[in-house]
Amino acid sequence: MPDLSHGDNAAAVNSLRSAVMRLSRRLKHQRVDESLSPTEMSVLGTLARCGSATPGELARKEHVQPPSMTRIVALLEAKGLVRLEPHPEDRRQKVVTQTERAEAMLEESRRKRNAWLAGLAADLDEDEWKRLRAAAPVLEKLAHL
Amino acid sequence: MPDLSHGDNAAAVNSLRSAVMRLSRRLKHQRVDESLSPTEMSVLGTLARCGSATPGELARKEHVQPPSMTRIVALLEAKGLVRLEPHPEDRRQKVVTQTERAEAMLEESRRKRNAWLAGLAADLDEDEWKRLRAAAPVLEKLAHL
DNA sequence: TATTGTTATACTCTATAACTATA
DNA sequence: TATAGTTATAGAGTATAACAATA
Repeated sequence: MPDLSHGDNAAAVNSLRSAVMRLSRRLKHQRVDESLSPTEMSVLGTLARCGSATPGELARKEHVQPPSMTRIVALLEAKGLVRLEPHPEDRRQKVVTQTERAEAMLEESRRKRNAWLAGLAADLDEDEWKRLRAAAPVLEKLAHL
Repeated sequence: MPDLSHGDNAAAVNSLRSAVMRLSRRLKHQRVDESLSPTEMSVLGTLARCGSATPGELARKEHVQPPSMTRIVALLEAKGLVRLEPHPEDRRQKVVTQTERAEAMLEESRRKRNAWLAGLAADLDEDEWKRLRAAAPVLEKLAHL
């Protein structure tokens, strides 16, 4: 009887919630770049995928309030990682774009991440990796559902 | 060639990191109990599983520094959700136990979680749930590795 | 009048450093 | 001398409320 048991899903959500909260605390410390907060990194990742976006769009994607995104974008601009330009059609809005420096930084951080990954790999077997790879897209979907 | 490609794992970790950070922000808002922070909830969950623990043990399990756990335990005690007793063998340590009120609260919160779960269920198909259930224990392992 | 983004301010959570008590 | 927990303090990140400019 491989049916969809609500109880099993509730247990999974319970376990997921706890794991996500704990992992997020660890990830906060294991920063690939010391000068960038997790949300700043996440914004750069979004820009790398989507090309460019307005502060409002970024706030919605990162699940952060507009004033918080204002601050984050300002910090990234001060570090020379994004550029702010006027919106071509709506003068209230702005367009945020990543700089060449941000691309170089993302490449560098990818190398550091791989080092952390190597450490983790020692403690996970192939079956566990398989489960993680399978679940990753679902977690991403949940994150911006 | 379904072999263990390091590159695939790196991509999965990348995606996981982003999803975990975003999900943790959403979970922060979707609190089952308005008066309890995510870490407070997590501590109660740990106590429900392990019975009782010292503040130091809880700090290690939650990946939080001892002074932070002192504060969290004090808040839980003020809300009548845990009891603090002297350690029977070592007078430096204390023993934290959950109260009957905490058990009732966890039961109540379970009902609220199910409501949130019902909302999510509408957007995930059975294959996606299967992947989440399979990955949940791995994420828990990562969380306290 | 509604919407985008900003400024000013306050709150929550966690960390570090220094201290007390016990081992 | 080392360890468990606490107190005091500071910092990071985010939120809310009020405001400006534009639609």
